Amino acid sequence: MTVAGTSVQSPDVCDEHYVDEEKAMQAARQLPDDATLQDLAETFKVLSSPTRLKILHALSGQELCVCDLAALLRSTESAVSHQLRLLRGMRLVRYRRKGKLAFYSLDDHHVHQLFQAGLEHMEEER
Amino acid sequence: MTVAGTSVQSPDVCDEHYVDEEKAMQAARQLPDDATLQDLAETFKVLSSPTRLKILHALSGQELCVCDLAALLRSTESAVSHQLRLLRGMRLVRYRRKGKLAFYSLDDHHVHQLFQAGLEHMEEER
DNA sequence: TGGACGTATGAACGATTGTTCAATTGATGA
DNA sequence: TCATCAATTGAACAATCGTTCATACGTCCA
Repeated sequence: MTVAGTSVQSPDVCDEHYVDEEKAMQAARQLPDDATLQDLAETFKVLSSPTRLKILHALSGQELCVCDLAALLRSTESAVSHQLRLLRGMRLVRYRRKGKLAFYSLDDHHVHQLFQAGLEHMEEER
Repeated sequence: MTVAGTSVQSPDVCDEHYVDEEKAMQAARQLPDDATLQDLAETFKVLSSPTRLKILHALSGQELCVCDLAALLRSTESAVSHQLRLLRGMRLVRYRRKGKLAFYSLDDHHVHQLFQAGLEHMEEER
């Protein structure tokens, strides 16, 4: 739906009235603001790729270099590095340099919590 | 691990050896199987869209029809219905029909838990 | 130094996503 | 029955994603 403010006379009832306006308004009030939802969505988006989940899981409890991560995931160092860049950008992982190597580790214990929460959800769904 | 040979042309080290094989192997053993990771990733993927987050949040604590959800999100009923289809497919929401209306509600209390866990993570990151 | 190696990055490609539009379904009531 | 409306669905499109390839950067060692 375009909210272009045109003079479109929409016969669509839902644009004008609510079936249950009271409940709808209550839900609208409690809704977090767009920026928060956007950030939250991006956080979940990082967790929405098996590749990145593998990376995060591999890093839970120990630090690993790009080289070993790539071998572990049977992927290329380039692909892993790209994914790590995303994870770094969201501060979900951090890294320290040791010579040529870059050792990555989880930057946040909440990542592990989210991982576990997701697994629990899946198990109960079965 | 280290190739100390004189004339040995070592190809890409990461394809053959690990920098720290012990840690890497440990991480590999603990890694959930691919099917589980795929499902988990899909679970998070549903949460990786502001639109779907709004839907899920609006449905947390009350049921709403497609019509009101569309008005609430300033979207179309079609777009919302498409998203609800995804959510339904993953059993994250359920619905009951009442005449022409379809009232949706959360199918799982874990959804709310994941939502909250994500928010907590964000807050601590700031 | 130069060359090899681990890592990072940009471009580009196919694959996937989320929306819009059009058409359809199914239920309601005049 | 017929018109109407909420909801669903399929097609199509732009936008985004994840990989590969090529290249560049920085460190170490011969």
